[in-house]
Amino acid sequence: MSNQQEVNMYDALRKYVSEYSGAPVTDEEFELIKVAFTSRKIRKKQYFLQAGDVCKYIAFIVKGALRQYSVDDKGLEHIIFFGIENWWVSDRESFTMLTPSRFNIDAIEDCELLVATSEQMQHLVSNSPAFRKTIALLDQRHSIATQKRIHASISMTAEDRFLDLLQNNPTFLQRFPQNMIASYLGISPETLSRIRKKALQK
Amino acid sequence: MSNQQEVNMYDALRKYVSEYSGAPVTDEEFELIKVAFTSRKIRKKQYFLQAGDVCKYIAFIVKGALRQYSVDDKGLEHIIFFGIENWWVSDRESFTMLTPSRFNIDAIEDCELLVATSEQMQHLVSNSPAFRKTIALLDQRHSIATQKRIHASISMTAEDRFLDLLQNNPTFLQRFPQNMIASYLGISPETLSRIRKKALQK
DNA sequence: CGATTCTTTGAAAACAGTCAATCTGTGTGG
DNA sequence: CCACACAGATTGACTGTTTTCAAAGAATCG
Repeated sequence: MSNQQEVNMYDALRKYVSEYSGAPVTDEEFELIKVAFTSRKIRKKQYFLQAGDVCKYIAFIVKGALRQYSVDDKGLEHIIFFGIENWWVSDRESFTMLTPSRFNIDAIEDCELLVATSEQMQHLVSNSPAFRKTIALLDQRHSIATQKRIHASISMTAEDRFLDLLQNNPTFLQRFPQNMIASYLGISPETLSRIRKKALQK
Repeated sequence: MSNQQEVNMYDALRKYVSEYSGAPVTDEEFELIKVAFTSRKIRKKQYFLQAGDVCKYIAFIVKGALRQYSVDDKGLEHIIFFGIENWWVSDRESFTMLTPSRFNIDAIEDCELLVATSEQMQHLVSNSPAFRKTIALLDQRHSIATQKRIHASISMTAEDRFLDLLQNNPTFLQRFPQNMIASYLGISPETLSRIRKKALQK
């Protein structure tokens, strides 16, 4: 039943905000959240954002998996982000500055999302302490994670980066095809195949 | 005269906050800023942060240049960040979570810094609208910049990354020795030397 | 089942890293 | 002020890794 499903979707976000903010979400705050976010389902292979468009929405991933990537002159895809349950996805630059994005975001699996605009997010941040805390923590974790990724990309070999992923995001390896993992690591699919073979026989 | 110099240092930060926040800094706000930040000079080669220590301070760079880097098992340095005038430097993870840092930060030139602790920053953000706006914008830019760097590292060749740096941060090439630029780009100094030769004769 | 997409493998070519030697410029102490 | 030392940059020869191209083998989906 569609109505019942949507209730569950919002509950997922409520749970997430309570856990992240460390404080339970009051009923008033939950109302604000429900007003701000729209539920939206997208099918596998469907775009959430296409390069050239402005990224008008940010999405909280209730269920499913997406990727953010660019396409270069030669038609090669470069994946800069994987998102799964309880992660947020948007092109931050485009979303906050309302400029056209250079990235695509599409669904790797059928997805259930809760989406909001930049204004709605700002309104929520202003009016819900729990949500504000959540976003602050999120920003912080995001910034730490990207720093780690930069560090990995300049200081580690491809093999070590793969092992790192295996260690820290083993679910990625199950949910995303290997050619996408390769793109995410910045290497060719063939190289990843060989690295995997070598690394896993230890 | 030491007193006069310090006045100028704070003026640099005041100017920065006015420009960044888009609103002039009131005298009250400026007082808060002056109370929160301590002026500190460090000499070339001196550490601002050593790996293993907690990064207790964030610094606004009034003058000079610094780098943030890790040292791996083989003793190789990997530079993840260069800071010059009007930039901020700290190890964000260590600074906000008060955990020991894996990074070093040291001065490449003699530096004039304005430093503050995490509590002082939070206090300022809470009590000065202009400062709050500045930090929000800063976070945003920082996050966009790191995303660009990740994208560059997985999608561009070493040569293109060098040309990108030449285009977007030409001052880096003048102020930091080439072996450090190489470390920042994630390549060996010899490779950078050859790339440079090839790229600049066009 | 057939078709498409993904993965693996092989061989050759391109690329970046390492090591060692030389060259250049800077700054310091005699 | 010179000479020397030192750090950084360049070059060459070699090694090792990654990419590319092509083809064959799995796996998945309609």
